[in-house]
Amino acid sequence: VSPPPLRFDPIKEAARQWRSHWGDASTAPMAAVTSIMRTEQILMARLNEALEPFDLTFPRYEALMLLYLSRAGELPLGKMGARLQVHPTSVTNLIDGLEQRGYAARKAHPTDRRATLAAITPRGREIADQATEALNAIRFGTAPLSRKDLDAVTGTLRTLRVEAGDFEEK
Amino acid sequence: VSPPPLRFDPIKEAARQWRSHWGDASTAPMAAVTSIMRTEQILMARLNEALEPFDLTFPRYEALMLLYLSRAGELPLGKMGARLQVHPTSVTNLIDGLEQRGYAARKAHPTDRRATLAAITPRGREIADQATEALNAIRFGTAPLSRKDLDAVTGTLRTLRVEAGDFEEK
DNA sequence: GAAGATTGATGAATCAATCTTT
DNA sequence: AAAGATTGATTCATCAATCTTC
Repeated sequence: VSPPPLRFDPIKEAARQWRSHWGDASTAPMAAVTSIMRTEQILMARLNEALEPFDLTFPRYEALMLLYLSRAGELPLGKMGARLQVHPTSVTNLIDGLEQRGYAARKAHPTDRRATLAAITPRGREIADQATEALNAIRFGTAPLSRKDLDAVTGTLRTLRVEAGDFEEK
Repeated sequence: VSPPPLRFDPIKEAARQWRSHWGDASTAPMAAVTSIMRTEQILMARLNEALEPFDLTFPRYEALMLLYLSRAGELPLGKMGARLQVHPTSVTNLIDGLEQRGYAARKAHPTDRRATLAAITPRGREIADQATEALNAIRFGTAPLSRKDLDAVTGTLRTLRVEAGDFEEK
């Protein structure tokens, strides 16, 4: 299913060629971006594999955990979109997926009849517990990185997220 | 189009809750994975925006550059899949996209009649030059990260890619 | 039989347009 | 008019099955 491994690091090789064509300045950015893209693929594949027994994808898992960790076990769809940083349509699709599996259910918003709430079900809570256990067991697919490595990456990328307007720096 | 910014870092907030539920061990992995996923989204959006004038998406740009940098300006589709780490079907789609835009063309393989070559066109070479200039100008969307930051991220993620079997360490 | 590539179908994500409620 | 959510259409990526050639 997956292609055979190469005998060299394709990103390192690309960096070498890049430098000879366009100089030093843009080589590090190119290599970093390519690394992040590829790492995202690897992590997503590992996570989705670990979540398969629970009939979840990672995006659906994220939505489920947002409900799980919310105070009342329920949130307005719009709020979920803001927290997950996805478009309204995607929230609709995510909740559809969770609802079909019996992990969440839509409810009417008590005061605003335009809005819809998504609420986690008891079954959803069980699944969330088990799925989280599974992901924690594999450290979210981050092997072989150390905690120090991970904290450094998180910190570095945080400054990029701030710059991108992901959230307002306190 | 994009949701309004939050007043706090959603990943930091998730990490806080995570720690109180599942302890320290899995908090750093969770936060790092979420950071990488979100950063990938941000970068992809920045790159696609910069590439829009050239009618390219980032995946198509990557495929085009692979041809651009190849010795003869042409490669077998299978080899492209191995280098880009994507499935054969995706290579077909990518080359379809480049071919429709006149940036590449399919050619018969000289010796193996099963195989197909993709060759960059003169027009494709012009576009590749211009698009690369555009991406270099914005440092591949990596603002505000320093070269030191970028090299550190690339190096750290490289060990993960090796572990994942992306390539064989020499 | 296996490799290389394509086709058709499925699942996920975004965009534009629509509908209801505020 | 604006906010919240949904629908339908488009794009993209992957999977299974197919076809040709080695």
